[in-house]
Amino acid sequence: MASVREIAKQVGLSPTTVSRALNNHPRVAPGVRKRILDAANKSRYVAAVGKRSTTNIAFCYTGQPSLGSPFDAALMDGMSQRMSELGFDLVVFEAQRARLDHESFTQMFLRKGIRGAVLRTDANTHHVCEQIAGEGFPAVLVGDRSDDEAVSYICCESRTGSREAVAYLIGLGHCRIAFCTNIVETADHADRLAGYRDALQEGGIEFDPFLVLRQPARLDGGRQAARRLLAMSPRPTAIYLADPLAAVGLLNEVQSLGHSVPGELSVVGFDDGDLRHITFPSLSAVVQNATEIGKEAFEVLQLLLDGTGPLRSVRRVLPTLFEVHKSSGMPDASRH
Amino acid sequence: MASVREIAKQVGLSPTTVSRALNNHPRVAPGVRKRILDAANKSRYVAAVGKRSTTNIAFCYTGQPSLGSPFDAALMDGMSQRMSELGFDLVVFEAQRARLDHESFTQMFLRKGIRGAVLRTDANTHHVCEQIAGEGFPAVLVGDRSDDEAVSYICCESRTGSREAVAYLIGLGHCRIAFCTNIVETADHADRLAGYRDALQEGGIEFDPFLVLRQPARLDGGRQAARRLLAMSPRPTAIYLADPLAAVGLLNEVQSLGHSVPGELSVVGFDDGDLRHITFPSLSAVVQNATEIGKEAFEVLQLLLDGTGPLRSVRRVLPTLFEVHKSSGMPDASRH
DNA sequence: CTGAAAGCGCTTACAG
DNA sequence: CTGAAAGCGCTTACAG
Repeated sequence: MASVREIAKQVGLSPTTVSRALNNHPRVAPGVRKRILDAANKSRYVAAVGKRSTTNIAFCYTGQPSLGSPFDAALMDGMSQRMSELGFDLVVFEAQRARLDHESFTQMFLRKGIRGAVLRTDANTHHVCEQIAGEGFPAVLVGDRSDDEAVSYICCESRTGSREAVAYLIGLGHCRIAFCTNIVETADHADRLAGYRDALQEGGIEFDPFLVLRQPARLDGGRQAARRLLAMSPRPTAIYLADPLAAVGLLNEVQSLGHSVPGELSVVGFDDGDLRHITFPSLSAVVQNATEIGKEAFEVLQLLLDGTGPLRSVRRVLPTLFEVHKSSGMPDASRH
Repeated sequence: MASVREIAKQVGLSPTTVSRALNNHPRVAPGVRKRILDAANKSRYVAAVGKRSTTNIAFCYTGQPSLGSPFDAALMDGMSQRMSELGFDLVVFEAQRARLDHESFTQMFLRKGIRGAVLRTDANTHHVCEQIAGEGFPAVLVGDRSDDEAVSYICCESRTGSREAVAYLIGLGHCRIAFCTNIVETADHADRLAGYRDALQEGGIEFDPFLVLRQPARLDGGRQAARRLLAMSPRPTAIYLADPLAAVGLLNEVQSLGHSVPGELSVVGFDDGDLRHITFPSLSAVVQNATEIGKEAFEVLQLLLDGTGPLRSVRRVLPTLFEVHKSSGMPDASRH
């Protein structure tokens, strides 16, 4: 690889002048600058050592990446908007795979020129977040919470939004309202169940554990939920699903089986992207704004990086918004 | 910013030992290493100078980023699968924003420790791809083509898939088949129009320019197309839309206006993600596998990086697949 | 396992 | 505008 010294030799000048030309120093004769830059490009010059770019922010998976998901895409989109204005680049990788054997997470990040990390985690690798935070590296968890005091996080508060959604169904006259949640227990889904129960209690409706369905958070989980729901007797007139894909799966399966939505069944889902506008009918949903979470995540990192700011962890809780669309309405009195 | 020297002073050791601890040198006492790393974290140490990591692959926008789109998400997903196995990290940024005044694109990439780049472009910034390729930097364009001989690319051949889709509609008995494309002309959409025309010709149906709708490649573009289509007389019995979001917008709007799909109108769309499984009814579509494009892109980069081969460009064309789902069927004879 | 000293590539006052 | 020399932060044989 060509060095400043070699280029200097090529153009018959001193390394001093070459360095100045490469660094856009004002006091270099225009013609000389051009000759130097041409030589540098021709010999594929790259600073072998020098100011390292320390303007990387990591988007870092503690476990299996879910890079293709709408939620992650929206997160990165939100992060990158502010980042590129400030000259930061986004680096995506897996924390555990990228770390060398005897290295701390901090060493790994520094080796990669990373100043701060946005963390995505799953149930099995939560300890990685705690370890990174424990090392004191600036990092913020998104899309999940942590009980560890050292861990900064940004999450959505979905209990209130869930309560609103179910209260709305009750207000429309629904009395038998089912709830569908993931088979794997997560903090988020527990919140949504709590919101569901809050609304039932406020509406004077007794909680019925038989109306709680547990299905994988996937399209086919929702399809199965649809079949289970339609087989119930008496059949619920509405359902709230805590997972976006399950909601879509149920919505489509119910209609495929010849039942009308919202005529026979009102469906309220959860959305962390744009799914509610894609479905037919458009999906009434509790909405978590992933782009906003991404923006906040970068802002929190800036606080943590400031140095002036607290070495204490930062926690932000964003609201979820309940949006009424076309998949919900009054129960059809004639049928029940 | 803390330096190696300062950290050395803090922990009462030499810069030598601090450097070794930070660089994972084996001969540092474990306790000493921990003390040094703690101090480094506390004082937000970042190596100001040093060997840079050169295992980055760029996902690089030549113009406005479209980071939140399903297509881009799937591309990155595909790329990252093989990359993480081989220890490469994915860096996302905007080429023109990140480049400094005096530097070539090559210099910019090298400054960031980037070995190769996957390029995403748009109509206005195509010249950036040509410039990067012209500099000889290993790069591959995805989701688009280039006439420039130096530019490597991977794209999908959607003419054949489009012909198949329209031939399928003709086979079902449709004679009046509309086509909807983007208002902005792109090579991809031109291919799909060509495929549409191929099928018409083979089916002995005369091409009617009045059946070609141009709408923005968005949900509301599709909704407008729906209204225009429904107002036509005689009304087409089927439509092929070259854009995913426009297809969804049309599908939903047609149904919202009280018309049945596929009863009154067969809808065939284009999909580069999972939209066809989200819609109701599920969308018959010509499918471009973005994850596969991402995987191929990284493989091509590996070829270009091998160094053995000359800087000849590499071009790969992947097939699109036509999938029949529930949004298409025979025309309803009773209505026409 | 640790450090003083030399060395790396690059940059920067200082001198002309 | 240019260069010889000193300096920067970091790393690395060499010595103990």
